Amino acid sequence: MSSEREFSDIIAGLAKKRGFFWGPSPEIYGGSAGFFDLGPLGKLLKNRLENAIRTSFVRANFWEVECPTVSPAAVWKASGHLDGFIDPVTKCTKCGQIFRADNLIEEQAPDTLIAGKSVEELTEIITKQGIVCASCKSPLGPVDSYNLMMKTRLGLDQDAYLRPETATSTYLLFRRFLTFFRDKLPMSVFQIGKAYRNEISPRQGMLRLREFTQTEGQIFILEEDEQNWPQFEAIKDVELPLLSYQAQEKGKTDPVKMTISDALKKGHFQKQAYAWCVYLAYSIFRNMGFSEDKMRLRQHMETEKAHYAQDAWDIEIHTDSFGWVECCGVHDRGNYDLTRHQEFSKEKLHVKVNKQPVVPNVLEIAFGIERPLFCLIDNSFQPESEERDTSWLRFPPEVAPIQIAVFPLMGKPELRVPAQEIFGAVMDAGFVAQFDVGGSIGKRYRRQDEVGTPFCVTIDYTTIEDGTVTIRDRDSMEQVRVQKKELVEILGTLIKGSVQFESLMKASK
RNA sequence: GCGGCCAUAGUCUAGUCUGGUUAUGAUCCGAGCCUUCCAAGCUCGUAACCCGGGUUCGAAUCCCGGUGGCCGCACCA
Repeated sequence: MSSEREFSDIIAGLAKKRGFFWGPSPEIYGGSAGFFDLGPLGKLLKNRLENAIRTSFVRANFWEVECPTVSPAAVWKASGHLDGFIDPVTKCTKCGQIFRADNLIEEQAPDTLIAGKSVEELTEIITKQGIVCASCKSPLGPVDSYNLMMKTRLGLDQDAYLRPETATSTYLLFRRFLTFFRDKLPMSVFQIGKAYRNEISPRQGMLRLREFTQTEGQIFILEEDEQNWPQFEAIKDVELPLLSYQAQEKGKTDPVKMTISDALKKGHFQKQAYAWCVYLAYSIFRNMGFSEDKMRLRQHMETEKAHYAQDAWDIEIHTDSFGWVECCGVHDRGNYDLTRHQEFSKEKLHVKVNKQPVVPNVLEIAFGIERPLFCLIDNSFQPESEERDTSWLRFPPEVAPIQIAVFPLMGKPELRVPAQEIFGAVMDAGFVAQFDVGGSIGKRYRRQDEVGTPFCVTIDYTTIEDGTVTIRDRDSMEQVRVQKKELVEILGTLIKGSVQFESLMKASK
């Protein structure tokens, strides 16, 4: 391997070769940027991440729902995405470069009011103020709007859009949730599903997609409960790696470890319930297998906040491919969404508090799954070394796509037949396992290392004599000999992490 | 979207400037032999000029368009 190749290329090459992800899709027609196919191992890995997410949310008392990915235009008018999700753009009449109209006006005529202006009004401002192309100073064309939502049609003539986030489709169910939760707030729900954004020019492979899988947890909560969150007590002393906006203004990039209650005292978080959401998001990422030293929580600067956000912190993962990657947003959306949908739909989206109608607030945890998927492969990657002449993936055993590989030491029938029996038992126990007889034993270990299989079971001549098999550990390349009949149970504890391989070795000596 | 560079087996690559045999090499992959634990070896085999059009007797090679990639600008609610 030549060292000058970019790290992200190495990851993409490995992903292609071993069936994690392929693209851009559809490859045989040349591909469209922003679309990828998941191969067998990528899909397995994604399922494991989704399971980790589900388990985490369910334990935190969230209930999963699923909504359509297409909604009529009225929904997106109300949510603000039809107007707020657009960029006003203008094209230079001479050199053809495209600019954000609002940015150009702000730069060249800073005193002009542009908030809420229509494209026609922006065009007028450009003409009157003499705004010109930033690169060649030529006149600009009329302002057009570019919407990042993908448009489609229902029936003959009803405009509709593919959802750019799952959150909005969840909010539309508010009244149904009230019934389900027997009118008791807070109500916690989450959704895992596809969302679509028509990015102008997606780059960086799996990190900016036009179609991706979003996970979004929502808590509907009354303002008075946000400062008095029952689950807060249990987590207040947990330390989180925080990078506040103040620290960023000072040019800092390293997070500071701080307990959650200290962060509240210092004003980094405003509300207990929001702080708990940040903690929950962080713990979901820990459960997906990310290590503490690759993560930081970064607060949004005032200028980065979305149209609905009151406060926003991101989880960022450090990668060797792209540096810090934004992977998850925790948003205090206030009551913006429900208020808007109440106004536009004319349906009552409030609860009664002291006989007064109150629109609850929403706290949200939102992330795409493809980004963590890529980041986990990136973080797990171990380059070839003197010990191993292929690269390998150090997935945490719980999320590794293939959990177990079973080999006869050699392809001879007297080993192959018992090996196949053991393979069958491992599959019956519910593991995702692979049987391999091709090539030398060393080569087969390498093949499994390359896709991150944590444990290999090998059947040798001793197996025939005394009924033991060996378990080989990916990380240490050490082996331990166990009885056949204990194998499945031991593998289970190793993969769950309730027993470490090292202690198993000590016990067997 | 704009500008610059680029596109050859699954992967990496030679050949393109200067058009002309059966498109180079490695690796991977498959079959077989051998092999009692970390890429051994040997034999055989599969597999490629991004797509479309043009110039030409003849195009991987030259020209145009498209698609995709990288870098810069813009964009990333």
